[in-house]
Amino acid sequence: MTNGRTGRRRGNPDTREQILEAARHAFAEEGFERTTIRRIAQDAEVDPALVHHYFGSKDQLLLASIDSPFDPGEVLPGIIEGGVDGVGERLVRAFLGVWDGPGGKRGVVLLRSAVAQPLLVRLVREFFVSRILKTAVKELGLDIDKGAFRATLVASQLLGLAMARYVLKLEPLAGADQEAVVAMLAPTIQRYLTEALPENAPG
Amino acid sequence: MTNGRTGRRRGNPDTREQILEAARHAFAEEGFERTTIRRIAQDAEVDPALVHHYFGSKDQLLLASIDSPFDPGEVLPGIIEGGVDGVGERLVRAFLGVWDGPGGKRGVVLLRSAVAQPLLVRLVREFFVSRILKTAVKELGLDIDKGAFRATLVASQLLGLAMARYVLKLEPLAGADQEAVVAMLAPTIQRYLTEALPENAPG
DNA sequence: GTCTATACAGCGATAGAC
DNA sequence: GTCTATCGCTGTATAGAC
Repeated sequence: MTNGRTGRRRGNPDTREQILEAARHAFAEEGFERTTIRRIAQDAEVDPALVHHYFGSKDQLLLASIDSPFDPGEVLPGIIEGGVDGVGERLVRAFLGVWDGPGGKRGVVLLRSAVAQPLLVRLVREFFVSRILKTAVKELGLDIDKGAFRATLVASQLLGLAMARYVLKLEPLAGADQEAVVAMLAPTIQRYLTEALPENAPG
Repeated sequence: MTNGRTGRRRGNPDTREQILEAARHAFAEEGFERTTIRRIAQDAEVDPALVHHYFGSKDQLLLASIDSPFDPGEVLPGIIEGGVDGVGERLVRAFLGVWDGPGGKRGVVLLRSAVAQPLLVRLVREFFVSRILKTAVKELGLDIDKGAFRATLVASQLLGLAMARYVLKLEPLAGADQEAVVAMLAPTIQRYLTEALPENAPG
């Protein structure tokens, strides 16, 4: 390999990353469908055809923009250790930390796009349910049968929080102090994970 | 006025309604942006230009498709009467009743489209917060200052429920018995409306 | 009023010249 | 690697037939 980190010639070494950043911003701001490749190229100061050259299609550009909003393996252990007591609070706080952080923009892109593009529903499902919540339910030693129902209940509240606070930006929730949100939502999550379920619960 | 209810000549009396129904179905299934007017026209078995003749533009067709998922004046009194006690349960049950009913499809269209089209954010906000929850908060005699924060908390859980159950169709929540969902969510809503708020709560 | 035919600018995508 | 030219399709608009 003759290339490496020796870029930044006039051939533009990080054109790819420039395009990705412009795409992320546009997708988060305007949504996937109404964002045009020509607009992304203009913001990234490159030729529109370059976008296709690097990413192949608009859909693949979307996937590249999302990648993974954050690494579950990095956040999960801190939530799980300490056991069931207070897991609701730790989960909500970690969730808010990720979305309020730099990875949050990717999350907004993912959420907005998933709603418009059924392909990504599976991705969201994997992300919220399989990779995070089911692992947590298992590690916390909750009953495994009804774990999936509990997980989707938790997902519904966290999904709604993300929608209301970061996508729709409903005030005053959107501007509320992190800890105020934690105080109100933590008991909810805790209940969904540990409270006795009704007899007609699925699973 | 010479016109009236005397339609239904061979000129196709319900062409308009046929288009609306095809549009609702397509919007709910594929999302707003990737649904084409030509496709709607084909499903409704009419000429594409007719869609513009009746509705003016694709955006106006969307608004017509949504109209109002349901009439708050019809549902609200039953939720509010009886006072604070059990209002969470009545609210969740009414919410599920609407979405599981025939009006649910319009709700899915509204939600999916709102995420892609910032114009509709205001509509969703009006619908969830102003027209329903603020009225309810006022009628129930809760403190008015923090009412908006409580309302958005309730909205986040109901929004998330709609997303998880009707848009993303996360199992087993999507297929769960109505009453099982009510049993788990009602205490949450009740808490958001009546529980003491932390000091750093906005409003 | 109800409907058909047609034109137009802008989109994602592709082929191929440099 | 980078850019020009171009294709088929989209939403939109208008003129005019019945």
